[in-house]
Amino acid sequence: MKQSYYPQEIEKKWKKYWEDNKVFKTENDNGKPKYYALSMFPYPSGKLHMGHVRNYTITDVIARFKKANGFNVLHPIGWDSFGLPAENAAMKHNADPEKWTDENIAYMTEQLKMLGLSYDWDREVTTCKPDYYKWTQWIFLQLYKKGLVYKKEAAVNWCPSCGTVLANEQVIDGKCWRCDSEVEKKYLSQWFVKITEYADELLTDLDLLTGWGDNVKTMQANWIGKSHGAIFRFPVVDAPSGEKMEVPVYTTRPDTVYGITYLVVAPEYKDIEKLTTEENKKAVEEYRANARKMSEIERLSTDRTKTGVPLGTHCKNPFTGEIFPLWTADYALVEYGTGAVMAVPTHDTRDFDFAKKYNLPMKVVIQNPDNPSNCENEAYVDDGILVNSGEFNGMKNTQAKKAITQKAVDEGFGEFKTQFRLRDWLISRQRYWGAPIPVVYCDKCGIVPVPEDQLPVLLPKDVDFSVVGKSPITTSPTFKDTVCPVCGGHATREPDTMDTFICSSWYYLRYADANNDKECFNKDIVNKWLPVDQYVGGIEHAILHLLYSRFFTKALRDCGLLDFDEPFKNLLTQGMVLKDGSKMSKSKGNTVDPDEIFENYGADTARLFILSDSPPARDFDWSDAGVEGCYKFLNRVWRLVASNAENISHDVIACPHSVAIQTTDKANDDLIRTVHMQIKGITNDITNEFQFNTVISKYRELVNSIYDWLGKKPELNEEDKNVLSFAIVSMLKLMSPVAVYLTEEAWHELGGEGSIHDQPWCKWDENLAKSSSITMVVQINGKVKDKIEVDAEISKEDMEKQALESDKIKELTDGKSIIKVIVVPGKLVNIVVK
RNA sequence: GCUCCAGUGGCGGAAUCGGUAGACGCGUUGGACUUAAAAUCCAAUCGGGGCUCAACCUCGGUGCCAGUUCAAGUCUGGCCUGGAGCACCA
Repeated sequence: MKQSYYPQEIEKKWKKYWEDNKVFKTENDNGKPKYYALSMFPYPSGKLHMGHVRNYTITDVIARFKKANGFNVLHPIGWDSFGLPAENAAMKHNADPEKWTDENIAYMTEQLKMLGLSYDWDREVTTCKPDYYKWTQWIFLQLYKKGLVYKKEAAVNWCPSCGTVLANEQVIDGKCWRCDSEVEKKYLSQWFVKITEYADELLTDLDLLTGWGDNVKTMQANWIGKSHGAIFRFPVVDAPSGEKMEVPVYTTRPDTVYGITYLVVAPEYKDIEKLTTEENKKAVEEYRANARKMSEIERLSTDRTKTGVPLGTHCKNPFTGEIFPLWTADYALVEYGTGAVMAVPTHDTRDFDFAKKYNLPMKVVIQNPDNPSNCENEAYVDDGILVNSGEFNGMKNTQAKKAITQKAVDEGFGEFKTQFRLRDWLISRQRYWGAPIPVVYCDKCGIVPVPEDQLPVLLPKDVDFSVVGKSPITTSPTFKDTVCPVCGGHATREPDTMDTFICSSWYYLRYADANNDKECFNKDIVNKWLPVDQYVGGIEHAILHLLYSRFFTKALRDCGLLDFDEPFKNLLTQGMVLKDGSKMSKSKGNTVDPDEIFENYGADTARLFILSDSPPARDFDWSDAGVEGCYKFLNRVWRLVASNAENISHDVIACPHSVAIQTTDKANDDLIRTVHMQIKGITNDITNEFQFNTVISKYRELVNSIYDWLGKKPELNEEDKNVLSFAIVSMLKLMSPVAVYLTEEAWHELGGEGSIHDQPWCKWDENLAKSSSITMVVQINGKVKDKIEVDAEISKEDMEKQALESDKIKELTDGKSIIKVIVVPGKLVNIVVK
């Protein structure tokens, strides 16, 4: 065996061997229980970055660990390959986005293989290939049939830089999630997916996801935003047209209804013109025009300084008979509730600010009995007792919510209402590089879905990518015109493509049955593999991808395509990879290229380091010194194996845990115990929360223990050789999920049969996984005063006895009275004295 | 403003049930080997105080203030700081 460690040589050899022999191919059924380990699939941007390396290494170690522990493991990979960067690259060079994408996939595939990831490449899925997007389109049609897809004219978010609309989830602080441009509002007819129909289930089923972090679950819960309240309808008393009108409002504070002093409708409110008097028309029109011109950003930045104008008309409060004015103000949002708000300045901070500014009246209706407030300086928004509220006076406001709404129900001007903040998912994109929406517009029949046997609707190739301001798809001379599948007359194709998040909402299902050309996936196979046992990916997908995928699973379940409710049983959101304290990015110039690490130190070093310094969920700070340290450690491991290769017993290699090793000296006994302890510790650390950083600490401890042992053994007898073999072979297996190449090479050099990655995981003996003696701590009044080395099996009584007999303790307790002695078996004795 | 997460040496972090705070590593310092360097190996490394130095002894210490307990990094209450998400959602 070579005495020096040459990772580059070893790694290229095994990479080719694993690839040629399809070592990581997964059968759908091999009699073992299933385990599905999944990383969020990458966008083929060109090269892997360290975030990918971290993500895929974590999942890979989990997959290998589960495989060694007797599971049939599904560990696939694919490409989220539709999307704008490919199209932008194409437009820049007037080239084909497909070519750009294919080249990137080819390069990144080599990088993934170099990293030693145990994927079943036969299940590779590429969302931009017709054999995949055919089924994306098919699923679209199933949702259409179910009434979960519809087209409507709506105010939508438009990114001028990307030249397309965006879903609400893709607008971050009023800016485009991808390019950071300010998003504009546009009125367009677009396709929507009715995710709101599942709002309640998406919320309540979060409780089923015990394997998800609370942070992600709260983010989703907040996004869905369920609230309970009431709708009240206020009759308009002086509509200019003279017609009978009413304004409905949604409120979560029906208990404050006696305190209404005005009412606000959004500038975009549909009946606003009919509610405006001739005198106020000009001012209202101006205000509305101004609101329309303002971008989302400006509307947000007007935070706290509220503006508005009166409409001139009035409503009647059916509870009190009071008449109050109608206003329009942009703090009322047209998309939420009814687009109108009942204003109670005394008990709502926004209404309070507005009323102060425009000198509108206020009326206190909720009082804190212990600390009454007249709400002159601020709104009182907490719970209290109703006052000035007619028959409800004296009632607790929490009860009054129900009682007051009930009165509105009984008298016919209101009802109970549950409201969600979640909006329907806008999926049309005015771009080329996506799955075409499989719909045609017939001159006679209107909207007609493409029949399933005509799928896929292929992306046209005869397009001009140099166009600006419109989708390249519209430049195709052959794509647009077609025949109506119903009447055979002239029809035009839908030019929009689907949001790529549609493609990524079902890829994890396709992996189960990736090569099926008859259906999107076989129901039985999907039911067998899913749900995903462990999903690993970035926290940035906490809302977008994870919410959409949960919705898709539920919708496809209701289409009869599968039989489970949630796609991802356990979710690990890994932290970011930082360098010098900030996120790695090209603009900051603090990126580290994985290729360079592979070239200089090898993939095993990269894998070891990326797992070593932080627990997976926390951010990870990349340091060159840390890489160096990991490389040195692997060298140390290699030297340990290489310099002792001739002392390794073949019987032990063949069956390390069945050879009973007799120990006749303490050093040997201690090393055996250490190995058992480390097997137990490492196994538990991986099982509990995937604490790979402590796993790696334990690798180091184990290696240090073996070196220490060797230091005590200038010459090795037969027993020593068996003990050493057991320690080294166990160490290699324990390290094999992380240092995949080094351990495989060492295993072969030592004469092991087959692949170390097919060897079962190490077992430990509970009796051997503890040391023969323990350090008993003796405290006085909770402070450590002495440590005594005692036998591990010592009884409680003996512990107390030995503690009290210690010279040091005797001295310290001399002249004091012992009140109590607490004995924690196997740990410590605490003596309470006065 | 609301919600969630976090706060431990010079640094990354460890501490399973409340039971020895600082595992393991990085860095630093000293030493061995070497003509020299690299590599490697060994040792020290939370702070204050005591002792001429050292071994050693002693006190303090996990963001801050209280509390519960024989015992608190860990539990409870209140704050402070940082990060993330949502944000005029009625």
